[in-house]
Amino acid sequence: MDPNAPEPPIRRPTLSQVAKAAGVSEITASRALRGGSAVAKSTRQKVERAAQALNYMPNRLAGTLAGGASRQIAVVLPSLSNIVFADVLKGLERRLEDDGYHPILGISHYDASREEHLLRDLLSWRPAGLVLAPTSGNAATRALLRAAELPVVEVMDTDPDPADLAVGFSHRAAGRTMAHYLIGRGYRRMAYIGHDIATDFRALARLDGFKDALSDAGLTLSDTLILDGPSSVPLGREGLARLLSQSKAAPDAVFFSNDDMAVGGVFHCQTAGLALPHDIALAGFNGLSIGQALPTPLTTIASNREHIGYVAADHILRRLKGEAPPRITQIDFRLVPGATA
Amino acid sequence: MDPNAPEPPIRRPTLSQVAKAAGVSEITASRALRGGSAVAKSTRQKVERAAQALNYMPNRLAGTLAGGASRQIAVVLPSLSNIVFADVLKGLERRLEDDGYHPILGISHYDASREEHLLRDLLSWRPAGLVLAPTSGNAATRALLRAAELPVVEVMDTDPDPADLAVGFSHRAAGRTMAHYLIGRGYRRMAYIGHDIATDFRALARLDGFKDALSDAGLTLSDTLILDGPSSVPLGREGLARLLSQSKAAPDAVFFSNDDMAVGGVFHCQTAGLALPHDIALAGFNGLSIGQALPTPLTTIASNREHIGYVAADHILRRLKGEAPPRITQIDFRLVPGATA
DNA sequence: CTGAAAGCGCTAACAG
DNA sequence: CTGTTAGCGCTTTCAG
Repeated sequence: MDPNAPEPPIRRPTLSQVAKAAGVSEITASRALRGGSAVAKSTRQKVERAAQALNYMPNRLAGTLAGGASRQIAVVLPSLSNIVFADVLKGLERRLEDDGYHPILGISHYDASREEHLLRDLLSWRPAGLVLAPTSGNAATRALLRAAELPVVEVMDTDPDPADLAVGFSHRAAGRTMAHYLIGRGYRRMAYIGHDIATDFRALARLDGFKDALSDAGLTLSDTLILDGPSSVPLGREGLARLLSQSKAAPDAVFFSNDDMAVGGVFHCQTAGLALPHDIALAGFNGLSIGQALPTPLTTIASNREHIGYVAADHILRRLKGEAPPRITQIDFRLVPGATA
Repeated sequence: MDPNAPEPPIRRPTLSQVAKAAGVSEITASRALRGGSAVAKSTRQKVERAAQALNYMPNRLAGTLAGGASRQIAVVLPSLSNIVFADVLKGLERRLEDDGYHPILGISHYDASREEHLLRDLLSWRPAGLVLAPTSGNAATRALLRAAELPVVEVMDTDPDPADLAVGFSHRAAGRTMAHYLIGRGYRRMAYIGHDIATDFRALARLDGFKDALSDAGLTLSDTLILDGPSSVPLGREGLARLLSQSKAAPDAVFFSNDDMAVGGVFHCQTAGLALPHDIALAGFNGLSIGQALPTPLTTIASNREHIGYVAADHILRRLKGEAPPRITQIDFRLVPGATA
């Protein structure tokens, strides 16, 4: 036997074999196994026993093709590098699993063309719904979504007009909220440190909101440092070090693009012997548990990411039952005052 | 129009319509669109134009059912709560995407019966392969895997005998490695702080290896603290605080179940004014970037999680091409000496 | 409560 | 290079 020879196609037991073994027609076996339909108790038992004996496993490709609704939900996220989208996915999966649905996953890496390609690819599996955290407002993508004729939930951001449904919050408002908080605490010379923001338009929206609110208060950003690459703790640490070494007049507060970055900032202060928030104030975004466990808990904005995923999945499922979930669902964010600002 | 009315089944353009529009037979359209087969250039162009005009999107359910191999890979992971399995998933997705494959995801939540149920559910989609980070050595599960007749890669741990393929490393050896390192550094009174370990048998294996190596050196664990719930930074912080307050003779070194926990320990020391590693030494496991960005970089063992996912996917893909990847693939871990031990 | 017929949309196998 | 035929495994009618 050549172990490398292409294996003959695997023939698993089919419904028709189960039916034969149980002495009923195929369709009766189908009904018995799916439950719901009116089937005599004794018939059902016969079929179930036969299925068990043959080790029958339904083929959902066939079932879905024949007219059943798919129980797959396409999910497209921009990244899995920080915990944020993993949290969303976790919430999604938790809700989907309850109803026997499963996510088919694609990661766009914040690349619009890859996103579009993924969408086409995933849609060709004829999923029952689609959840995505858009990476762009791409016209081609929007056209695809509109044409897809299936429930679509855009998650995380509720500012852009959704093709169908949206679940999340306004990142712009979140940025404004942090600005108001810092202004209220008396800070006046504020700086921003962010990661590669060209691709992460939600981070950009937070920055815009932040600047807007400063501007309303007659203030401007004293300094803006955008670093290459995805957000991370080391990057935030490096960012603050650089900002402080290169700016003539040090800021009294720094808003980071997210908590990962801000925690790095806290570490820099610990190393440099800067007292928080006396010497400098730091604030992040996301409300990660790591920030709250710091000796000086991080001032941040908590976003309810897992809940966003859960609600997004729930909306899809409700739509599939013929209900009409709200077009835009706000999942509140919450300012968490810590000891760093 | 009642918006809640169950919508009529959506009829998308089919291959047969494309074929008609292009004036060729269905199978020719199929070949033209899939590429590869010998089709006249002019024919291919006609078909492609027709497909574009009709906005045709192939139906892979039908394609797979009719004999094509599925391009879906079932993936079952125990958790998405920390970055570890998200990293594995990221590596998987990255490799799969290159070949147009997609993961269908299930999360077992470290529950053996849920894992088994997920496996059945996912397998009913007739995926081309399966990747799982097992949550148990469950006999029922193993039987399922063996019977499934598809490439199966068990990831993360290479100690248990895999049903088919395994990609990862020995957690037992990792535990031993850390013990040797700490012993070599002169520590003698060592304690362990872990999260809910009943469910996380890989963490348990690390602990076993750690104890074995201590025992070889004539030492025993001075203290073991197992906390309820999943691992997290706050839990590790609480754990070290409790351990130090309740033990008569403080340990000189503490091995944590993972980096999340250990970083919490570092934070406790910062708060309590304990100098690392002079007053107490701390060590973690995983090599998360957060630990390396600490003012006192965490001593830990780096595991190459994304690479494990990548290689696992690659093995599946190779198997599908008729190649025979090695049954067990070791992805090396690496001790990372930090400033905490 | 059960069954027969038809077909979901596509591709393999064989023929030309 | 192109087409015909058959069928993947299941479920939806429509009949009894």
